[in-house]
Amino acid sequence: MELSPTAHVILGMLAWRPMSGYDIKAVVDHSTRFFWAASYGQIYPELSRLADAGLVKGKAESASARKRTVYTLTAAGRRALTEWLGVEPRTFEYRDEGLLKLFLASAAPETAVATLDAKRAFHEAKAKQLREIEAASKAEGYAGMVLRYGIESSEWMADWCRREAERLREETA
Amino acid sequence: MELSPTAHVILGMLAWRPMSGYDIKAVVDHSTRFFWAASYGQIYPELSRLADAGLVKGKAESASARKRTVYTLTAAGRRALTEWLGVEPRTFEYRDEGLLKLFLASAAPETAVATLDAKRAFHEAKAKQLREIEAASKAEGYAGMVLRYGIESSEWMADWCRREAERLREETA
DNA sequence: GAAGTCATGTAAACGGTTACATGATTTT
DNA sequence: AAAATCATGTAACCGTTTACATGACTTC
Repeated sequence: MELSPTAHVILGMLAWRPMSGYDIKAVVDHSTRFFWAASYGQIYPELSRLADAGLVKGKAESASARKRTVYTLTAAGRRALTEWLGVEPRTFEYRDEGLLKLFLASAAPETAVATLDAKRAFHEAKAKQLREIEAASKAEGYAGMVLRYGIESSEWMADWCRREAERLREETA
Repeated sequence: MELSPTAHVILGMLAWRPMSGYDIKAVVDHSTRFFWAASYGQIYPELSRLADAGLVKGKAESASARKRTVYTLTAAGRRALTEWLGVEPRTFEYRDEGLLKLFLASAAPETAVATLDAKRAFHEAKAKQLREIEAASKAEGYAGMVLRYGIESSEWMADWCRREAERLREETA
């Protein structure tokens, strides 16, 4: 039973507490988003598939509030999750258009500093955003650890851009 | 005339010197690969499209060596490249299964250290590989700058993993 | 009553990887 | 003669994003 990459995010989230697809999307958006995104177009179909496979179980909640389907992890789902956690991570993908432009900047050197500045601004904004999440959520345990990774690595990248932009400015001065 | 993301890599490479699709793939594989990959399945069709659009020009070389098609950047191609370099970079994508497993590790805490160790090993191997490329290619100008970014960021990530793994080991000791 | 947000889903398109297919040339 | 590498390409598949569609409930 091969699980898709995003299936594991869902299983992992449901291990914390039962959630609807909408909930999962919201949690993803202010937590794993910066290193593992997921859209509705994936979450909802994936939830159905996981339910068919017996790894999660959906329960319609129409009582008082809006009608929504809350999913719970089954025993088999928990087993699949812990099994996956025990396997060495392999996918590491990284696409950075800023680095690409910088790499090719010799074709238009006057653009290099602006590219560095834009990349720095991006990482600074990301760090700020993650710091806000940290402050709002107390950020404990493994989730907090990963959040700090996001903050610190963003700051490192922003610093790198600052240093290199300065170096370029000095060189051309 | 909307260019696909990878089209720019091709234009950028051809700005250095005329190359065949095979050449481009080889150059990508030991340069942009760590932040912008490209496969044959993209490069060859993209070259045809760029040739149709008049941004590159292919010339069959069957003289002495193997028959191959060498592409050159046209004036329009160079214009498209510099124009693109002047636009702020926007795509920044990052998928890190190691971080994801760490983030969800509370469901199986005994796996956390192994995940950190695996992620560290990955970044160390990447740093080593990039350092070899640096040594082999003298790494000048913007390409060298980006290469050093790869080395230094990989080392930062490896260090982070080392620190956190140690912290976890101490905590459980 | 309007705006916002909760909530679920689908269809089309996109970008990309993998595997396959082929064959010539060069090196061992 | 075999193995490696040069060289080009296509087809199938995969995961994902975006846009669209719908509607109910809640807050202002």
